[in-house]
Amino acid sequence: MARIKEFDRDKALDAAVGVFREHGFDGTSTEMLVNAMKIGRQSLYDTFGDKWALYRLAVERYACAETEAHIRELRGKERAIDGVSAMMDRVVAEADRACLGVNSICEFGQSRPDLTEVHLAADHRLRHAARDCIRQAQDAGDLDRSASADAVIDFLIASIAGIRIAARGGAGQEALQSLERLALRALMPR
Amino acid sequence: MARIKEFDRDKALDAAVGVFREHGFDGTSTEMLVNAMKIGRQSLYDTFGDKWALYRLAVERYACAETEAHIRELRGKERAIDGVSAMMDRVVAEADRACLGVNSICEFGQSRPDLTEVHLAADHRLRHAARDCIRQAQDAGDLDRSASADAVIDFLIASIAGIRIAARGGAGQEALQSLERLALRALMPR
DNA sequence: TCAATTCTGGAACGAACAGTCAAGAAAGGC
DNA sequence: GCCTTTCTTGACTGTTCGTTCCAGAATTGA
Repeated sequence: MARIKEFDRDKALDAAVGVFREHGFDGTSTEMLVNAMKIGRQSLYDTFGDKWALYRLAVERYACAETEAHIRELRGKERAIDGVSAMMDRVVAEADRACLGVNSICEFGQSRPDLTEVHLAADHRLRHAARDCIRQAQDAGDLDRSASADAVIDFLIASIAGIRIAARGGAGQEALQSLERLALRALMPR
Repeated sequence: MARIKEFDRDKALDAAVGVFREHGFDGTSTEMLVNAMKIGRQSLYDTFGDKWALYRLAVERYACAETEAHIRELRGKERAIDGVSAMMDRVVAEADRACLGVNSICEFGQSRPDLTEVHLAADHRLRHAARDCIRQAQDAGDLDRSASADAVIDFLIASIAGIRIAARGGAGQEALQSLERLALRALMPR
């Protein structure tokens, strides 16, 4: 048995995320993985189990990082509504790289319970953190009150997915910014 | 050479669409295809070329059918704005089945020009048909005028993608209806 | 320095894959 | 009847896949 060190493990996992987000699970071969991760084939299997376990880990790692980035933006501003805008701004700015979360849901839907679990956990964490922010913005009169905080979060998440798909389909930055503007417009008070 | 008849060809193509939309290109084997299409392996290759050509044809057929369904709903109502709602209603109602367009863009992005071509053609047709409808609704005062017709269409398409991803991720009908309501809210005049 | 551990590269495995071949069944025209 | 064409069937090819095995290089710890 051979296991690579914690530090290299995380770096290798990041490399795996990079391959999977671009090519999906079925579109990625173990050879692409060992090349990108710069470790031997044997180390890959000893450290991560098999390809599916590595994929699940990669999705989990990506989801954690992405969720934390969302939350950081949400909480980074004085006014809560500015946090919402900042979160969407970041999504638009980084939309040129494929989203592993969207890809993973597209590729497998609900067919792999262990994968669904990962998605649900990330969704739960983001939802929990965003709820406060949304309510705060609603109380400040910056966000419409006719929709519940959860409905607002669902809409933001769906809008993020829509923006990322548009980007993957070839839309430019201006088009994505327009999508963001319209999405936020849905949440403005009348 | 053996080529199956036109009628059976279309039925077989529909079956292929059903498999591809659920499992993607890489997740679909030729055996799954011949089983679903109920034709011999040889007939498949003689009639459609290879797996990729069949996939491209399936995406094209799906895109055509979906675009026409959108346009039918758009034009089916007295008031243009009701057409927009009807289009979104249909998307929500049928969101339990995966969308081959979204899947295809997710899986391949812009990496296959011949596939991108198919998407662009469908986008162009829908955009052309929807523009009139949007402008009509704007003139009737049922749709906000601050966004251009093209921006509105882009937003509707992105919202449709967002709704479909949400559904693929497990969202129920009420959640999808809520997404639709909020998306349409973005386009309402203030 | 020596020995144990950790990692690499290459070879090899069976399985599954896309695609081909060839033989025969079914159908159609004469 | 018979011959030609159209389709089905199942076996087959070469390739690629995920995974394992193994020998040796590199690294580590004492």
